Amino acid sequence: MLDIKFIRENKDIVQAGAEKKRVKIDIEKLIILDDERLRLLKEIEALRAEVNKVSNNIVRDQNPALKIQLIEEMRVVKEEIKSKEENLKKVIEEWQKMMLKIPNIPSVDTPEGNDETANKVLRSSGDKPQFSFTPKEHYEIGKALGIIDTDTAGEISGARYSYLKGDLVIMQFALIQMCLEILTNKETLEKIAKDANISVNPSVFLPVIPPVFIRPLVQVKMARYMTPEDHYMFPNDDLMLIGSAEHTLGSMHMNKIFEEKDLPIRYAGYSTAFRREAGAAGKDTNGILRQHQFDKLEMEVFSLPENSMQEQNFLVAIQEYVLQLLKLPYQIVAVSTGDMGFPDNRQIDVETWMPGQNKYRETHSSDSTGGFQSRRLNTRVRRADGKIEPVHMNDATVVAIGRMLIAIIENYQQADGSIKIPEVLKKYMGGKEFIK
RNA sequence: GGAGGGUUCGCCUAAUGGUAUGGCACUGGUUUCGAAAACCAGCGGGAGUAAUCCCUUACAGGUUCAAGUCCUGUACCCUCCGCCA
Repeated sequence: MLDIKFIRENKDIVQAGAEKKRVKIDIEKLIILDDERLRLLKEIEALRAEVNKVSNNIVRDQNPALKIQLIEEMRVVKEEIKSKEENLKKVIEEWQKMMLKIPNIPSVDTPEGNDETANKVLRSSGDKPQFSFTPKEHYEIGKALGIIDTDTAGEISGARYSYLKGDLVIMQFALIQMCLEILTNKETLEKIAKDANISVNPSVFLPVIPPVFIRPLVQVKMARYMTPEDHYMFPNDDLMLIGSAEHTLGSMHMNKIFEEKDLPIRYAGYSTAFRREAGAAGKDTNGILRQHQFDKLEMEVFSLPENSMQEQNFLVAIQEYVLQLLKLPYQIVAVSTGDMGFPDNRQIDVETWMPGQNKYRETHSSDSTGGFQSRRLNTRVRRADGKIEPVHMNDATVVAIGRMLIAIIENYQQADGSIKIPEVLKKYMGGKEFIK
């Protein structure tokens, strides 16, 4: 949510931002509604002030006749307040609906466009592996090795589910273990920031295993409930499944105020993510690229507003560091206005090379949401001078399990159908060289 | 699932239905070579240049001129029983 004051004072910017994101909004209507809201609020507050004052006098006043008269008068005022409050309630409901539909404004460096075709590659890194044979796709390799079974999962749970088995499971935990070590090591984080020429406070990430269920009301505040058909709902319990650890990490400090000196606060959340993939019918139906359920290590950072851009750069630098350790070729992509998330002002994706598909595929994302989510969540920071303002929030992938495993399987595949284990993961996998 | 108890500032805590108390912690200041201690001030949120006003006792309603307090509902926490990885 944007600040209503900001909207009133910058309607052209807000309107232009929404247009870039291909979202239709009616700012004039919102401002008329807001005038009405402020008018009613002022009237009600004035009446309440009168009631408070007179009530106080009723206690002190000794004249019984006067007391009765004042009580009668206040009874009338009370009715007036009640009716105005009903009006205000309706106005606020309508106002909130409109406010929730206004997207965050894209940053100036976000490429404009309708969809992902307008995304812009910022840089790429790593040499694509050369094969003496035609590289296969991950599901062929995984099936042959008996470590990915989508056939059985199809019978038991349906499409877009899988059984991961054996060394692939060990590799999942190896990846998570390696990344948690990086994220909790101050020296490593300092090095990553320094090498990327980013100046941030390198305070470590706190590992968290968050709930995978969330109240729909909270999800609205995270601005991640724009498309209800994408979520698994449990109406009997008034709960829904999260699509990312971001949803229960970012909301951890709902209705809380940070102290300036305590920021940045960084979390590394490991959880399963659940996605209905309602809009992706027929897309990526093979293997484990697009699953209803996958595990993911996610970063979430709360920072001072002036540092949030650097924080996002830092999160991207961490993503790149991990990929470089794994020796996987990737490219960094600025996501276009039409493709980026509703609450984002800047979205950077990492696409990793998948030799079996012979293309780069999205494996990571990093969302800078500024004060957009925090304003809805009422998560704020008290500055050193005592002023209170919305904190800034960033979230980003560290490892999305399905896709990272695919990248490793396809880039490290061998002529004999085995998979070479990346050097950095060996120590977490009992020193093993190959999955075969 | 059953029974009972609870929720007031970061922590603790007060409030015959009469307009949220005090302590600890914290922040700033005085003092000091520096620190501790002591003393002074601040210390829920919002609007406003300000005076000031409104809101705030888990949440949502209700009764009342007036609700932390009375009534109804909900959430969450704790204890015990049952079940359970």
